[in-house]
Order: sequence, then structure tokens, then C-alpha cells
Amino acid sequence: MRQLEKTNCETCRFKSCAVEVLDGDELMILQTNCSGSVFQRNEAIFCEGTPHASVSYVKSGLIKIHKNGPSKDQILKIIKPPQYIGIPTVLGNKVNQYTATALETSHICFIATDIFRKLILLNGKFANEIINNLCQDELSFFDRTINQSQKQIHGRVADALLFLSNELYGSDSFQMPLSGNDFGDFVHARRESVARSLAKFKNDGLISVKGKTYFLLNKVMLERISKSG
Amino acid sequence: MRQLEKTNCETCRFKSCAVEVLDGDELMILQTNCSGSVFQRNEAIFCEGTPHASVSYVKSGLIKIHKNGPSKDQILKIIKPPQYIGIPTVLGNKVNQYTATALETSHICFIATDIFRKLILLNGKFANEIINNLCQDELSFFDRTINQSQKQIHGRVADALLFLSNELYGSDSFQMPLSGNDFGDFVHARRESVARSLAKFKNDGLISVKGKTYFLLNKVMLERISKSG
DNA sequence: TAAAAAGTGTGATTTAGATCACATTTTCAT
DNA sequence: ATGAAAATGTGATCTAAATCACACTTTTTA
Repeated sequence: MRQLEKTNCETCRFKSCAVEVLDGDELMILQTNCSGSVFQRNEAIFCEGTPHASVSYVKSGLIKIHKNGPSKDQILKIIKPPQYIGIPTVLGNKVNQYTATALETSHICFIATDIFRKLILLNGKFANEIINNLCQDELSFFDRTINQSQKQIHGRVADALLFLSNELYGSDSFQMPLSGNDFGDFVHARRESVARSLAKFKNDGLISVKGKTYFLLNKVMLERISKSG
Repeated sequence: MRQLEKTNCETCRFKSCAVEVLDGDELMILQTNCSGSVFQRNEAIFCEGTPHASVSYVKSGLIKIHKNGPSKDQILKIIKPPQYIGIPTVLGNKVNQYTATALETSHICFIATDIFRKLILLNGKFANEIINNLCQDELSFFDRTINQSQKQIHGRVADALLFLSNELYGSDSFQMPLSGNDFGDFVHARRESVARSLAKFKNDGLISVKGKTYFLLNKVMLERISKSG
């Protein structure tokens, strides 16, 4: 059984926007019902199909949200901190509708569902922040869905590289957190197709790869490939 | 310019779950900032790329939510009443990220964004209902995305028929609200591919079509096709 | 009510990417 | 360290669905 540690929400360096608006009493409620844990690469935080009674909050690390489909696993999104995960699961259903797995060492807090709901009911500002969060999420998921389903493989792979560089790491070079299979699950393609696409990008001098380190050498061109599909 | 009519929210027969929890004062606030209008088939309620300052609420009719992709339009979801639309657009961005178009004559209410936000901040129960709504939405969108991107055409078309029958009309026969092109945009396929799939289903005795009326004759088999991809 | 426009059905052809096969490299456990 | 297991790269083949082409039907509007 995983060891959970008590957290100190009041002095937490990684407070969410939502928690920022809580008053003293509310923070105390959170405090006494929140605990944290560390997950290593490839450890599951929660699993599709199992019941779960906590909202999770990513304080550090990197998480993939994935779900089994008719023929393969699919990565719905990649989450970087600070961000809540599993809100829809916990508030909408009793059972997780997807799996969350750490892609690198990650610090996660767990907040009991009923407490989370209590905070929503108590404090409109908290609720408002959560709503903003869910809305932003929905919009970016729409975007991703459309791009993934209409572009062809080179465009999708270019998209993913730019996402990793711009959104996740904020740098033109980064350690690839995804295995070939994961990359495929992320861009709706097979591992082999992704490898071929990356090989072409290397060959064309758009990227270079040393071990797990990726360098985006020509982002302008990658953008163009992403746009043209 | 479209004519907007004052509504009476207190006596409205189509109150949302969220509005049900408002108290007298809050209902008054809503009342004075809510107006309605009727949209005919193919009329747009709001358009992608244009600014919008109201949340829309579908009281009756049927709405498609669609968005331009790199190569074609895509129907993200089909909304039946009672349901809010455009919450993410209005609360997340200033500009609509997608278009909403009536598929049949529809009654829509508009609630000014700042009022909607005010109600969230004022009443945690209202916020809670909105959050439930957004969560439910996200989960079903995940499901749909995975199914659409992993099944092949017959499975996707069977899915869509079952969705229309079970979710939208609650009947084994219904008037098809989608044109061939729309159907394609909904199941991520071309019009021709959909026609071929429907032709096969007709041929195999799974459905029959008279004009715009569809009869699902063998749902068990359609379920099986949907599952097997 | 006629003409134009939009929507639909179906055959023939093309193609992106899945699938298969296997060699090579990396990672992991003993 | 060493062998087993997992992950990766790349060529050859196959296939689902897009694309193209065109006849036919329905809807719109002048």
C-alpha cells in the first residue's frame, strides 16, 4: 500500500489559482483532508475502471492521461504542473474513466472528493477558478482533436514536437519523455509511422536527436509542416 | 439584426438544473439579463472567430457544435435540450472557438457572460451544477474521440446511428437531422464513405430508410458492428 | 414551373499509413 | 557483467478510405 504524507497547504509553494482564493477556514478544511505522494516514471496515479474518491493535483513532474480504445491505448493529454487531474472522473462518475501515469518523477496531492465539492459549494471564487480550468481544458482538447484527426502523420508529429518544446519545456531542446509507443498513442499513429516521420525530419535537418535529447533546429519549417497537415 | 424577446425565467418550463437551485433574488438577476430567440434549421447561433458575450441555453430543438479544421469542418457534438452551449468560449476566451448551428427549429436563451459569472460567484450550488455539466461533457467527449479515431467506418457509422436513436430521439426510428456531408463531418469521414456504409447496412437488413426517416431494424447487430470497430 | 444549385449514390483509382518481418540497440534483472 | 526482455529502425506488402468522376435526385429561387 502506498504511503501518503500529510501536506501543509497553507505554506505550499505550488498552490493552485483555486486554492489561492480560499480563506483561512477553508484552507484549514483542505489542509486536514489533503495528502501527498511521489510517483516514479511509469507508476500509475489512478487507473481506468477502478473507483476513486480523490481529486489529484500535480505539484511537479509530468503526467499522461490515457484511455483504452477499441484497438489501442490513446494518450488524451499530457499534463504539466500546476494542474488538477481527475476532476471529471470524481465529480461525474464514481469510476475512473481514464488512467493517469507519471512520465517522470512527480509530486501529487490527493484531495477527498467530498471536501473538494464542499469547497465548491462554500466558495464561489474557488468554483469559478475550477470552471475556468475545465473550460480552458475543453477548448484545447477540441483543438487537439481536430488537428489530430485531420492532419496526416508528418503534421501530427510536427505538432507534437512543437507542443513538447513550446508548451511543456519552453525550450528548443528537451529530453523526450515519451517512448516510441507513447508517441504513437499521443499522435494517433503506430510507432513505426512515427519513427519514419522522425527519421525524415532528422534527414531534412529539422531536428537532431542525441540519445533521448531532441533539438528542434528549424521550428519555422516544423510550424509550416504542422499547418499544411 | 435578430429580434430578442424577454423571457420569464421564473415560470420557464425548461429550467436547467443549475437554475433550479437559484434563490428568488438570483432568479431576478437572471430574469432581467436573459433573453430568447428562435433559430431555424441551418441558422447559426454563434460563429467561430467572432466575439460573443453570452452563454447560450438550448430550450428546445437540436444544435450542432462544429469547428473548422485544417482540411474540413468537424462536428464536435450534437446538443439536445436542456443544455448550455458556449460556456467554455465565453468564460475561457473572448472569441468563439467553434460555431453552433441549429439542425432544426430551436429555442435559445442568451445570458450575459458577466451575469453568468456573477451567479457562479454568488451561489456555490449553481457553480456546482455547471461543473457537473462540464465534467459530464468532457467524459463523453473523451469517449467519442477514442471511438471515432480507432474504429473504422462501419463501426463509426453504426455508433452514430445508435447515438441518434438512443441518445437523441429515444426511438428506433427517427428523422435524420444530418445531411450526408454533416454525417461525414460527425463521424470523421467523407460523405461518399458514409453513403457506402449506409448502403451496406440497408443491404444487410440492419436499417431501412424512407426519405429522411431511418428505421433501425437490428440494433443488436449494429451494437456488434460498433464494438468490433 | 423552369432552371439552377445543392445534395446523393456508386463505380474506378489512388494513397497514406497500418501491418508484417526482422535486424539492431537499449534497458533491466540476476 | 551477462543473458533475457523490451524498445527501436527500416524495408516490403497490404488495405481502408480518400479521391475522382459522373449520373441522378431533391431543393431552392427567380
